Amino acid sequence: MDKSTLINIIRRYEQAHFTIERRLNALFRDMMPEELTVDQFLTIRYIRHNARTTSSELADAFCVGKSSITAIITRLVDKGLIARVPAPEDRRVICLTLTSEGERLSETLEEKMQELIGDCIRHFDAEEGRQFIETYEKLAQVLLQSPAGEENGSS
Amino acid sequence: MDKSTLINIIRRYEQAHFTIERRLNALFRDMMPEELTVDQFLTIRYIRHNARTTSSELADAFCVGKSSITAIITRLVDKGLIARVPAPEDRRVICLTLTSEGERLSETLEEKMQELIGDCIRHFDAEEGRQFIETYEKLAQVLLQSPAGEENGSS
DNA sequence: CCTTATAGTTCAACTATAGAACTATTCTAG
DNA sequence: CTAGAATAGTTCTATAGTTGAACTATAAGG
Repeated sequence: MDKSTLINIIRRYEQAHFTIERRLNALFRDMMPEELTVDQFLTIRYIRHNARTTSSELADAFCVGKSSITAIITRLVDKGLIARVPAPEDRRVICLTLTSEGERLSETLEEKMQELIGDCIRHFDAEEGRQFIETYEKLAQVLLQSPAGEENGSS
Repeated sequence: MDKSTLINIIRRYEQAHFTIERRLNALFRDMMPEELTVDQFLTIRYIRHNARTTSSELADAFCVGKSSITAIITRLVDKGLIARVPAPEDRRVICLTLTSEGERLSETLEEKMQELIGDCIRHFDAEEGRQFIETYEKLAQVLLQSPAGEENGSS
């Protein structure tokens, strides 16, 4: 890719990314029930798909410090949506699991969120969708390999 | 697009979107100088490219309430990066402009951010980049037309 | 005029976040 | 085996962003 093409795409990416990020987040916020924030939902969704995860794993996945996760987890435990389960094999570790209510709520909201995203992307034809998602996943891969949020910088 | 293809893409979009959003945000955060947050940078960048904007316009663009914008603006004024300029033609309106320091800082950071995004997307060849950005912009268009954050819901 | 709408601010309450200090474990090297 | 380092998680303080309601000031329109 030559330089001017790259610059053009960067500029357009910034613009589109901003719009999508802000708008989608607003739609998600409106979709949430009274008692749950978007971040809290993303947390229970993560736990639902990654059974017996831990605070440290969540901190890595969400690219935030562990104390942020403690705060979110505490709120979710208070709401009765998740439980802290000490791990028998390593007594420093606390495994996180959904309660049945958390399970039910997460499933319901995941469906609603999928509908919402579906409404956005059903406009594209299958080939366009396939090409788009493949590049988008490549982008995610690039970011997974770059040192985002790693505590041990290379310097 | 048939149903199973759509469902497959939705699932993959959710996953990739989460990764990209979180990782990119962490990279942006690390890039920021001590005295500025990502949201504050996005605000001065918006003002730089939309001269004499207002709180209401920012609230629309960022999909948040006006009181959030007031808070951010106040912090940026305190840091000497932007100025509140009363509009002569309508005395309810306050126009926002960058100070020369805000201008300089925003420009510097925009360049750094473009480099960072460039590092992520230079992996793609020109054709893939072109196709991706076109679909991505279509998605942004869909979201601009949907009622995200609108106060006057259709119901 | 008087009412209604609009632009922006203030305030209280809450969530998310960072970072440092801390406790409790586990690992590791001598 | 034990002392020190590393790891998992929490607590605490401070700050930023957010909402929503109440408020001020101005403008527009009957």
